[in-house]
Amino acid sequence: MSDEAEAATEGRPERWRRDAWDIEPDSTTGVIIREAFYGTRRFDDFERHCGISPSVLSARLRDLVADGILEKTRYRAPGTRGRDEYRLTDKGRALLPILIALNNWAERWIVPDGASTLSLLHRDCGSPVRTAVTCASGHDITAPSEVLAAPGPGARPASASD
Amino acid sequence: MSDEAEAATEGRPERWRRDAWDIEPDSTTGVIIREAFYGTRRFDDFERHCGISPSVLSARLRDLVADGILEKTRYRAPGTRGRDEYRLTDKGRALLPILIALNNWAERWIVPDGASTLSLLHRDCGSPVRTAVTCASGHDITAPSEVLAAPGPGARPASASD
DNA sequence: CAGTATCCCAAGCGATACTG
DNA sequence: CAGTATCGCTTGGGATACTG
Repeated sequence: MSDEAEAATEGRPERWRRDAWDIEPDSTTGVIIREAFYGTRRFDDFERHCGISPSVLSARLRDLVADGILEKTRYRAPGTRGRDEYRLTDKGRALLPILIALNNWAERWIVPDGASTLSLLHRDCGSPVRTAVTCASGHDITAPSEVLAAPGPGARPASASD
Repeated sequence: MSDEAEAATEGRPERWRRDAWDIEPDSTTGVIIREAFYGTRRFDDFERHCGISPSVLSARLRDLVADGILEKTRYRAPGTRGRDEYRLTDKGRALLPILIALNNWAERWIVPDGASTLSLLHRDCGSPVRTAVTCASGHDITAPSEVLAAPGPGARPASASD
């Protein structure tokens, strides 16, 4: 039996794996990611736009680079000093559906008046962007009740008493 | 000029509004929400399954109820003592697309081996569930580059120098 | 401009003990 | 069973000063 399973059946686990929620391990990472989607790339701009202390920002950016969400590159325009830039990687850009889902939710349940902090538009047609839920077989899913949620193989196994 | 705009042009704001990211203000709320989607409803089960201290769990559940994500109801099976239950509200269930998007992302970029902690299946056909991005005009969006992200009206206004 | 280092404070958390 | 109260630890974060 794996350690994981053992931990599940005995005392407290260290903490069940949190997975994707971990992209937001603190209260600043999300702000930085969103800002990156706006197109912000420079340390200074992140600092001003996000209102995050340089020390904290430095640490968060380092973490995000370590996690492969952002990429630090040296950009040098001709005749100017080089500049460091933080740009979203493919992995980082892949977070967009999450951002969209978050935004859709907030627009519906938090600020239904359209005063969302994030505007997401289809570049080609200008329409707002949203997420739709489907299954791999192609069916559209409209209600949460159509989805069966269960702990996956990476989570604590369901105990026999569940 | 609004306070918000003023804060944007002057010194540091208290903190730019964080919106939907705020559903995960700490490291435990997400775990609880996910657990609720598994079908967990009782305090005791949340405590054991999530590995969260009762004091913290109590506070988080209270917050989630206050936010309208969970609903506390007294459930009484015939012949038994009444039980408190925490159940997802419509607002809470509406978080599902976010969970799916998070899970999709994690499966692709974190645990591509299928050992995800969360299994989400279409109840009718058993296929895994995923999110798709579309625009309000009905176009499918396949690449992040097709989406234009900008601060919305609820965010700090873009400064003139942006 | 792009950070790093230090200091101090506030919040989050687990452990534990206790109550209805 | 379903919590609440208290404690002390640890982490995160803003302010500030400093470096390449």
